[in-house]
Amino acid sequence: MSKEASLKFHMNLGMLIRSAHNSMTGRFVQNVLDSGIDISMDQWMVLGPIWHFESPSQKELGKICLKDKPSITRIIDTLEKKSLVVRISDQIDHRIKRVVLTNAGKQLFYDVLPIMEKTRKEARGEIPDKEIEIFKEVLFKIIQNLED
Amino acid sequence: MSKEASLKFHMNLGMLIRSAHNSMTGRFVQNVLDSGIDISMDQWMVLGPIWHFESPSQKELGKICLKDKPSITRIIDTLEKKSLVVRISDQIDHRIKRVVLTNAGKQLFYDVLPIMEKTRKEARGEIPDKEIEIFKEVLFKIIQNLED
DNA sequence: ATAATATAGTTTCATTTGCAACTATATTGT
DNA sequence: ACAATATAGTTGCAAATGAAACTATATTAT
Repeated sequence: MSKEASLKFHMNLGMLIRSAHNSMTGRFVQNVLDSGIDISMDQWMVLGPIWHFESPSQKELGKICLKDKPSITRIIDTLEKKSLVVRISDQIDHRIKRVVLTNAGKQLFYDVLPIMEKTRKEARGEIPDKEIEIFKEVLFKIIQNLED
Repeated sequence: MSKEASLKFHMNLGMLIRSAHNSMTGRFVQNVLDSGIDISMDQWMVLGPIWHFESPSQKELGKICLKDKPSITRIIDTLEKKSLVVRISDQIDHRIKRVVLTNAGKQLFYDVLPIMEKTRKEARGEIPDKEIEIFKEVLFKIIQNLED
């Protein structure tokens, strides 16, 4: 293997993706911090889907947020302590707990949305829509290719 | 904000990138495991650059691998215990420790390379070169846009 | 030359994460 | 109906992570 090939190896897709993801997460956390809102990346990653899916079960949340069961349990614990969500036992299947936003939770969601949008704009900069489209498609394809 | 807009929010760049990265890392770890080689993702992320840069300092490794000083210290500790690398004090600046591969380390590097390549192929599948090119460019741009 | 500051790496400690065991409820097969 | 199995969520524990303090060496300013 040549040195050049090796260089490509270091700057491979994995590293690039990791780096971009790091940057985006970091900027979002920074922007949230600057605006004085008290919520972590993980909490936000869970709060958003709760808003969208109205009253998802914790299992569903796990799938959506790419997190395992214990992680979801702990994040919901935290959000519940902050009075942003409440757990409600499913009426039919008592094993299932559905999570819903409180009014405070909804308010926080709406407060964070513009910060989300600001971060998105900062990340995208002047990248043409067409390129972003292809970019997303490639991400989808990679995810599909690696599904077992 | 409409429900549709919210859906886009969930499937935003951050989530997609995270998901793709998870998949790629997971597949690599699986492939390495299947081949019976005993090395973790983190260890590999450090071992590769040591090979490429011949005898990088730990600080340099940190920058290359996107890891902080303590992480590098610990990973090098592990690699040294496995006799894959050795630390050598810089002759001029005694604060600096350079890391070099042992023969066993080089051997392991060459053993993992094809697994790396296999994983890369699996991830790329039939995605056209042109799209991959744009994909990488977008990643670079995002990273640049978010540099402070 | 000496004191003050800066840098590379290590260690420590508190927090987070990830896996496996556990509890409670539901479903399936006999 | 009952035992066996499966599922949702929680808990506990070991390992990984991250921030700050610490050590050793080097550089800069007086």
